[in-house]
Amino acid sequence: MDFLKEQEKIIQNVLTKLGYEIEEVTIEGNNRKDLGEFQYNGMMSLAKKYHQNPIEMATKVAEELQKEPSFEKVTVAGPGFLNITFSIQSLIEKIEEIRKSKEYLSPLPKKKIVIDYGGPNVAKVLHVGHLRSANIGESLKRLAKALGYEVIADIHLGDYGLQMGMIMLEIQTRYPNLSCFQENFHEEFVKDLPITNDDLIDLYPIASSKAKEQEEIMNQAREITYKLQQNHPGYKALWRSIMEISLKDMKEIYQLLSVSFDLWKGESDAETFIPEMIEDLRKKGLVTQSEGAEIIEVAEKEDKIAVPPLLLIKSNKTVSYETTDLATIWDRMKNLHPDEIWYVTDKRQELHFTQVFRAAKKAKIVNDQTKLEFIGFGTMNGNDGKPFKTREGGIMTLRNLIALVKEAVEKKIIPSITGKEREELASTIAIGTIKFADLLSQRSTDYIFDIEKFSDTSGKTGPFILYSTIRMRSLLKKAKEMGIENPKMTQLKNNGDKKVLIQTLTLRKTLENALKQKSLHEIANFLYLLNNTYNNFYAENRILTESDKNVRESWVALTEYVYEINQLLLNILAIEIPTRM
RNA sequence: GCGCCCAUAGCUCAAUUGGAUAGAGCGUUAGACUACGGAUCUAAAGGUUAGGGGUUCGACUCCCUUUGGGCGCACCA
Repeated sequence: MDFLKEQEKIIQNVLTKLGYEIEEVTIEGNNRKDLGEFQYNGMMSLAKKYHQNPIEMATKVAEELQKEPSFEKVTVAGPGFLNITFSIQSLIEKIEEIRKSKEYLSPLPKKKIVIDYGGPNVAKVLHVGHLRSANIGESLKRLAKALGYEVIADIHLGDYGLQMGMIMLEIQTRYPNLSCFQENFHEEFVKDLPITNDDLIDLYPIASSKAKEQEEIMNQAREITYKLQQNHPGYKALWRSIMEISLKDMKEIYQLLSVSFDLWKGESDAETFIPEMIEDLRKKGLVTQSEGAEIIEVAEKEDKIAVPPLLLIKSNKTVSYETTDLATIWDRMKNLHPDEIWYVTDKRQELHFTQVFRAAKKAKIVNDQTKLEFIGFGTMNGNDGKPFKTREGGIMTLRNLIALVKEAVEKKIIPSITGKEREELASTIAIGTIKFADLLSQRSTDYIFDIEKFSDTSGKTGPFILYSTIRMRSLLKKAKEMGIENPKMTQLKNNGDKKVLIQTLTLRKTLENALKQKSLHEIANFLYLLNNTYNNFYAENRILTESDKNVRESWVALTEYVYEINQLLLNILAIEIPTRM
């Protein structure tokens, strides 16, 4: 069991003994490190409840706690704050117990979660806008798994809407003689398609702007979209071929980012369920006609604004992502039976998901216990505070960004590493740099991606964490060479070393809260704090040449513990540790 | 027009969800070293939390208001 939880239990028992009932006791890291390592703030509200003097109550509690061996010092301050310092020996014992069992994280009650993230559009190149969904989604997946949930990751490709029609029209305009545009075409794929992934970079922007400028082109694109959704052989084959090209590239990049999915489903996979779902919705009397389209009203009385209806079938008989998203829920509930579905997307999509969630509840596609959660994130901007562009003003693709950061970090790798190894290390470090930076700022805020800053060798950056980790590993290796194997922690000097232990105590709490709030920046920040505290200890003490044998071994054990926590957390953030740097 | 979000140190961001003296990183200044990987560590300066009012033991956090930004409002996704 978690050390802090045990101590909270002890406090709770003391409170019960003194006649106070309280549901939950939460110890927090102290804001006033000069007064104690941790603090408990519950006495003020408890005093209010029992109409007693909080300071007197707190004093009684402090006296009781003082008798407990794990509490070295408990004092009362201000209006009734309890300041707590733990005994170093009980800490050591507890941490040895944890280290021995390797159970850093006991599991939470089981739950089945589907996470919908990534969400790239087929036929559009992956750009920086897709980065956050991938990073946040992947980390949430790993975090949830680490805490014992069953998780299914679904990429949910954007592969079915009007965008596909636009691109196909553009291809048709450029290459009207392709086999798929001829009569009697019935192949699975378009073998003579002269398009590469690089062509896709500007194909969509061109097609899109043409369609926006000319109504006629837009109508043609809609017509093609309709035909595609009706499984027209030629367009369907073209669609398959575009998918093939696009997916190949996507898979490469996601692999580079250590992002993986259990399901590579897309909007088009919801197609199967659309007819039966619409029939069901009609039966339930939820579908109404409006301006030539068919809609579901989702407005509620308490709404401050008029929530627009969900557009089920457009007036041109095609369906949009509102329908496919709804049908995707239909699919997931029927085939995966999750307790919760999480959507990791740009926060600007919130209204859309409000509509979809409401429709799903209203139509009983999900039951009341099923939780649909929107996890929105802010935009990643360039130095000017505007959406990230290349120097020339073009779209910043993910490959482009990785290359830029790679260039910045490569310079700092030690000169003796050369050739292919140097190249690969630069890539690993660059991706770690990007990911750490991306996860460090709070999810919902827009943030500025400053390459110089994030790839800096010092500060709250990926390279800093990675360097610290590698240095620990190097030290552990040397210790082993000196004959210190399976080190035991028995005795500390309270010279920076205890601070490291104290820092590790909030691990469990940090992770649980990060999962609850979907706030990965807490984990990134925890990593920084832990490594900074450790580096401070490292700088103050000479671990391997320490004369006291017990202390020396304990310090190696401490290093091993921090190193293992680093591994655990970097893995949750899906950041790979390079072998050298 | 309606609604949502944001405004915190020179810059970039936090603040345990209402707790004590609002914290970090960068930058600036001053320091530590035969150094187990120095891509390190320490310290200092830097704030009327956009302005005003309210709620209470206690407010960056909740309520009202003013100003200045961002975003969203069915046939793009």
